[in-house]
Amino acid sequence: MASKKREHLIDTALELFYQNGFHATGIDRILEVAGVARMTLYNHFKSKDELILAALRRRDEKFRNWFMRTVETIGDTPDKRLPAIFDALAEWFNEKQFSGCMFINASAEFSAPDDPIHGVSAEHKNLILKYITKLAKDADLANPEDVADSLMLLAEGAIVMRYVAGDEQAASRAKLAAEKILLASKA
Amino acid sequence: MASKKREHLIDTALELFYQNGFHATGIDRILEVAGVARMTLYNHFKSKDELILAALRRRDEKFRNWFMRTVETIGDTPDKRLPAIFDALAEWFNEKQFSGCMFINASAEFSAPDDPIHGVSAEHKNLILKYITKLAKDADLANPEDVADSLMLLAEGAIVMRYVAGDEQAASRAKLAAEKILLASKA
DNA sequence: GATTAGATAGACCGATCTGTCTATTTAATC
DNA sequence: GATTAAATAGACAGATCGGTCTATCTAATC
Repeated sequence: MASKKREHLIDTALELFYQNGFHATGIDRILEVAGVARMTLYNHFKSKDELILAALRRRDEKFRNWFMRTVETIGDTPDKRLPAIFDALAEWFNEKQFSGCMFINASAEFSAPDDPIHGVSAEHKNLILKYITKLAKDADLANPEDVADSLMLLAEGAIVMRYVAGDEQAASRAKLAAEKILLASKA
Repeated sequence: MASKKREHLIDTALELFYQNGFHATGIDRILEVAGVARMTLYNHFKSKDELILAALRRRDEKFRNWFMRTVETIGDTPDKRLPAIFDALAEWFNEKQFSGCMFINASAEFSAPDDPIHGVSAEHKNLILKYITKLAKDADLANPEDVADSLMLLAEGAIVMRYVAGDEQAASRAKLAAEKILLASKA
């Protein structure tokens, strides 16, 4: 079934949470922007936390789809895909609505490691790492896991430097570092 | 003068904001923990935002002092200091109260780039980068700025992977990657 | 001992928060 | 046209939010 109202609430919440934060975004604001009645929200979600979880799960799904598609479009052969990660990041960073990584932001607001919201964020990072590891294996590198770990760190570091410090060259700097790692891994 | 009450309020706020977040920490809670009257806070700070700024400035000062001291203790010669960055991170990550980077967390909650709180966070990251660049120059590397950029990205990535994904090996993984970068930079 | 500055407790404000409830309306199915 | 389920507006609750104000008290200085 997947009620249209429910879908629309998730999309609206996703947008507002991403742009303005979780605690800073009230239920009333979400209802106002979505144009939906209060009880419609509480019929579909038990609480605000449940709505946050739904929004994060949608974000994970949408972001990883976009990311994998973009990496594999820019990198048309297996050995071009690891560097293409950073071209994809550069695209993301240039989006007008870029507000950092929603999962880093979520972990910042829900700090308890056993909070389900923190858990979904951890899972997202692990799925991204898994994808990068797969790319590294497809590229026939000697030590794919280590290279993937390194590139993951560079990618996350780039997100932070772009968002927190406002460094517009963060993605290309990370790409340079990644190329050094890759070169060392082939030798 | 630097009133004792004022100092104590900043320290208490720093602790609570770091552990529980900024929006999630109310004025009442800070007053309760600090054991200070409401008007004492508002005599020293115009608003909650001003208190947040004071707490972040103190955190920047304390953290960078600790970081530089630790790096230079572990790395007793100039060429050992860049790798020592990641040993210092490992120490930090193992602290019982570790809750990620307070400035990344602050940027997550105050997303507008022109928000003073976001500005203080950007400044903190730039000061850390500046320090790493100084270390790279002292180590007589061919391209100290590039190496510093790379190591900064690895360090920030490690913070994210440790805090968001719970990876307890994040610091040592970052150190491995950094050593590859450093090796490539000496050849 | 009088003066002064800083800190106190606590009432109070208006706004906002998440979540509940009711009574009504809409719209699709039979 | 009757039935049924979903969505509506809006009142309401109880708590908490940041911030102001007052009246009292403490402690140091002169």
